[in-house]
Formats: sequence, C-alpha cells, structure tokens
Amino acid sequence: MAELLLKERIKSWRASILPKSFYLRRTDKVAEKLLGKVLVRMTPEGVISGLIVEVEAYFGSEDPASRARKGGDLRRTLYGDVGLALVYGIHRQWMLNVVAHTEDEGGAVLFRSLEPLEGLETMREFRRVFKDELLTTGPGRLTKALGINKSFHKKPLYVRDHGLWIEDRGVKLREDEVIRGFRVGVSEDLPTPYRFGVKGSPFISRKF
DNA sequence: CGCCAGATTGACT
DNA sequence: GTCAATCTGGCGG
Repeated sequence: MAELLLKERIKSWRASILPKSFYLRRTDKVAEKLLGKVLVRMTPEGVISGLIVEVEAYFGSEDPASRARKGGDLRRTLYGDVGLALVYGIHRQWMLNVVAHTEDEGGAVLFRSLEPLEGLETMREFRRVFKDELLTTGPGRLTKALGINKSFHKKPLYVRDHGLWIEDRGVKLREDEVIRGFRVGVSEDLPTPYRFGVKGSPFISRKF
C-alpha cells in the first residue's frame, strides 16, 4: 500500500480554527471529521503541531468502555459543553479527548495518533526518543510530545487562549481513505467499530 | 484514607 | 510474544 503523508496536502492559507459548533453532532461523525485536522500546541519553546491520523469515539453511559460509567467529574464533563478538552490519566499517561455529542447526549473523541508537523525538535525533547514514528503514535505518546497534562482539562479547544486548539488547513480525505476498526485496549467494546484512521499513514499507532 | 480497575508504554524473553 | 511499572479518579468506610 502506498504511504500517505497528510502534510503534503496542506493548504495552509486556508487555516482556520474549528468552531464550537463543529463538535455538536454525533460523536462518531465528529471523530471521522477530525481526521486530517491539525492539533496545535503553543508553548514557550514555540509551536508544536500534528495532523490527526487516528481517533476513537466514546459515548455516554450506554457505552461499556466509556468513562461516563465511572460517574463523577468524568461523566459530568462527557455530558457537558462540547468542544472542551477532557484529560484524564491512566497508567501514568495523559489521555486527550474532546467532548463532542448531540444535545442531551454524552460523548468524546480520543486522540490516538498524530503525524508530526511542527516543533519536532521540542517533541524529541519532551519524549526523549528520536524516531519520528515514535513521537506521537499513541494516545500517551502524543500528549507527552505536545506537553499536554491535566491542566488542560475542561479548556475549550475552539479558542487559542489556552495554547491548545484544532485547525483546519484544508486537508481533505476521500471516503476510501478512512479505515474503521474496533477500539484499542477496551475490555468490552460495542458491536460497531468506532476507531477511525487514515489509510496508509505511517503514523498509525497499531495495525487496524 | 485504602482499594482497585484501567482508552498504555517500554523493557525484556 | 509476555509483563509490570506506576498513577489517576471514583467510591466505600
């Protein structure tokens, strides 16, 4: 299969931040639409960014793998305002999600893998690895590479104020360039696959 | 405060 | 392939 690098398709003059309304629709639809968008982090060291090549959709309490099942703040956040970051820790890694769902529903999209775009030197510093394929391929790896931690929890990603946002730089994916699979690492999944990836990207975290 | 499950990673056989 | 490090959040007491 031919390798697909999304950075070669960037039309940077069209860069625009994704508005809050982008996240107010079915969680799986948002997940699919996030592929090819750019996750941007502004740090004192400069801009760090990556193209989104792999995501997963998680729903509300009816989803056996959803953190909504846990109750507490995670559940409240999943059912709350869309467009906010949802950050939580597991096995000493930070997981980055964005809250996305229709009215009265709960749901969020997990960022699983990026194609590194800007600030690779800083990423290597944060990650302490030197192979580009290992910088941002995995949910725990990408948060570390971008310097994302719990302080971003519940921060809106549709404004630049907090140094973390998502942009559209005009990268378009055809329907046949998106692959689906079952979610990674969950003990109990739904009968429908809710993992989405860019077909042919060398920056997918694990084989579909 | 203690217990425990967990959307992972990296080291090692 | 196996496996454990090491930490967060929720919940019971």
